[in-house]
Amino acid sequence: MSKSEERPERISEAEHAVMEVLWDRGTATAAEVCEAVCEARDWSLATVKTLLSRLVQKQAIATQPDGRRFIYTPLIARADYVGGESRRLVDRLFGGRAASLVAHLAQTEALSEDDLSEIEALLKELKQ
Amino acid sequence: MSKSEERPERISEAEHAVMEVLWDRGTATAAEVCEAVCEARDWSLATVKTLLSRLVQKQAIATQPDGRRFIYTPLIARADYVGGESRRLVDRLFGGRAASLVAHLAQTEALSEDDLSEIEALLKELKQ
DNA sequence: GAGCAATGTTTACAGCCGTAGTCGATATGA
DNA sequence: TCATATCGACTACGGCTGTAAACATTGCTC
Repeated sequence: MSKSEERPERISEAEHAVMEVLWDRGTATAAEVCEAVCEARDWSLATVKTLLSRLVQKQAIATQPDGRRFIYTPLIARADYVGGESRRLVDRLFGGRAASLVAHLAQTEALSEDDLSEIEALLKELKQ
Repeated sequence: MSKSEERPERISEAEHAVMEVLWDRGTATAAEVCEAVCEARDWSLATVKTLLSRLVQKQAIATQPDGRRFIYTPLIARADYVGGESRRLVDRLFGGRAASLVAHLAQTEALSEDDLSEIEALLKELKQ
């Protein structure tokens, strides 16, 4: 459609952890992100700052000045990211056949009884 | 169980392409691997050789001398790799709930009518 | 107004990854 | 036997990633 087909730069795993925080709260400052993940991942605030700038460079998030600091906001929707990553996996490992992935999960017992019921219900709903 | 809990080193994407060839034919020489993927990925034989040695280092494949060359064999099963990668994705993006992944695929229409039927059949079989 | 606290920017650095060239040894064919 | 092709090992190198320290700026408090 538009001329610049901005293929979104790939988000690394550490960067993704930061994105999760932003998706969770909508917006956050560097300090807030750190508060949310630094302990769990054993990161310093400096690390979070680096990740945030890289995400800005990759145009995955936007900054909005607030006094001397920035408020960061996701530019890509979580659903899009999740969809993209899922698709990558399915393409790479299951020849693009999503059903094969489900089959695999089922066969390796990665799906509990509850999971199975849940999926069943889902299918019923979709099939209406 | 055993004392040395060999956490398998991560296999990169390029390395994975090589693994696929080995999984496909069971064993292969460097030249054979190249024959199978060099054109498609636009690689030189040297690249394949590098990837093979890295895979040996990572203990993902084994070598067996045959004259002056090696025959390479996978040490890890494809199913294990696929399972591990799938689990990683589910853990990272769906909080470990595989059913959420299926729900996502269904909702984003990554699943066709046929896929749905196929999964349905699968579930029926598993539920017996 | 001077120092402290907070904040983004710049720089760093080791390790992994993609990609490949070069080297040394060896088998092979003339 | 001598050149040539082949093969793995070693080396290379730029880019990305994880992790963070140092630095510069600026707002705030006494």
